[in-house]
Amino acid sequence: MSRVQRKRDERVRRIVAVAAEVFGERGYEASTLEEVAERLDVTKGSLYYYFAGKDELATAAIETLGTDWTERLEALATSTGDRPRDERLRALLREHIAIAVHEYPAALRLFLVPDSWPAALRMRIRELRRRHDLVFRREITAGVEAGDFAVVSVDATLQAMHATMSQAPLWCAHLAAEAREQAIDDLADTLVRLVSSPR
Amino acid sequence: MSRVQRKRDERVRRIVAVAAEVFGERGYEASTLEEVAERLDVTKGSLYYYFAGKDELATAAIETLGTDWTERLEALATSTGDRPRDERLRALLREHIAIAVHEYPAALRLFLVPDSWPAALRMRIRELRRRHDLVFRREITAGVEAGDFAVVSVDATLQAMHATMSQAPLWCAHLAAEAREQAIDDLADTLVRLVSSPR
DNA sequence: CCGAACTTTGACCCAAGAGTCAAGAGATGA
DNA sequence: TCATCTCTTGACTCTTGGGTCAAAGTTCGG
Repeated sequence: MSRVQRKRDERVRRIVAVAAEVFGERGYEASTLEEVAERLDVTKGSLYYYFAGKDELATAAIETLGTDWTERLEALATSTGDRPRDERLRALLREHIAIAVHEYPAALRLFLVPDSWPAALRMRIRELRRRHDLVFRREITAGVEAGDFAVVSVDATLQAMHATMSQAPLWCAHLAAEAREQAIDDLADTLVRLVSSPR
Repeated sequence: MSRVQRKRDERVRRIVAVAAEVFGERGYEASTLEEVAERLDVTKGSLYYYFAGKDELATAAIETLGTDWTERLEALATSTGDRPRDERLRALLREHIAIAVHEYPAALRLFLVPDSWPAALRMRIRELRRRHDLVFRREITAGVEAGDFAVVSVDATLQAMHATMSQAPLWCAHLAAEAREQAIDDLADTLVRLVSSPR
């Protein structure tokens, strides 16, 4: 790959990262290309050299963010060693929430639907979410089949976990640093109880 | 109150209801007064006779919706009779989710922060949420003190419940009618496990 | 150092949507 | 029926923000 090509890629990556930030903070409608450009110390027109328009930029932002995010979770799942199922699930939940809170503080807002994303984007978001859920779904069903876990319904359990995780960054944003770490632990511990057999 | 006065109030109520619908469906930014007016079979200008502007209308919508919603939950809490604590909590959760899904399908979107509501509104939203949480907080702490419930952290538990409930309408929207009822039950059953002592 | 390819700029266009208002249409009540 | 008060209209302005583009600036290989 030529030097020029590489530079371009780097540029694109940077733009997408900043765009993801803005879209994450403001939602689709309230984000302006002007602001994205400003944060990059560039003018709006320049963005159009790389992207056809707002939609395309938003798509790229979601695509990248969502993929990074999901791949990271999948990697986590394979790298987390063998241990009692509940401990394993807890570790996964904890790490996952921690990553969300620390590294993608605004990212998950992209995955809350209420904002009116363009229709094409919404489908892509749903797809990413499915892949994302799959990691936890596997853990849960395996645990249930082995008799280590008991759930009312796998779907409802996933739904509850997903909802909680996706709103965690919002909640934790208010808290001071130490309280935040505590909150992450608490959330993970709390969510594990969803799969443990009741007394 | 004069006949005229009453008519005006009725008019205002109607406007606010429709506005809440639109804001709920589209979010703040993507909603237009034009659309609100259209659904009312009126022109935009007419709205300005009753409200100073978009912000004020949105505030009124959130205020009304949030208050109705919260009062309804509070009423539910006092009307739900004495029974074992977990059954009581389950009933509350179930009813609450059911109301959300059936009667305010879009309403809770108003209470998800990601959309950029005007700053003044956000505070009001937070306040309503606090009042809203209080109902469940009371149930939980009472249960914990009595030794019937065990939680990792009351705050984390509330957070998980709130997140799940607030996203329930979105989830249930995809489902067919019977599946929806089942989903509501499952969610309630699932959430109750958050407070039951683990094995 | 030159020319070609790549990149950025800023002025510009345009549509959408918030907000205004004078004029008129309805109600109301004496 | 007239006078007044209430309400609605639709045409208007103004701002914002997406999108375009020719011209200027930058980079790079030869």
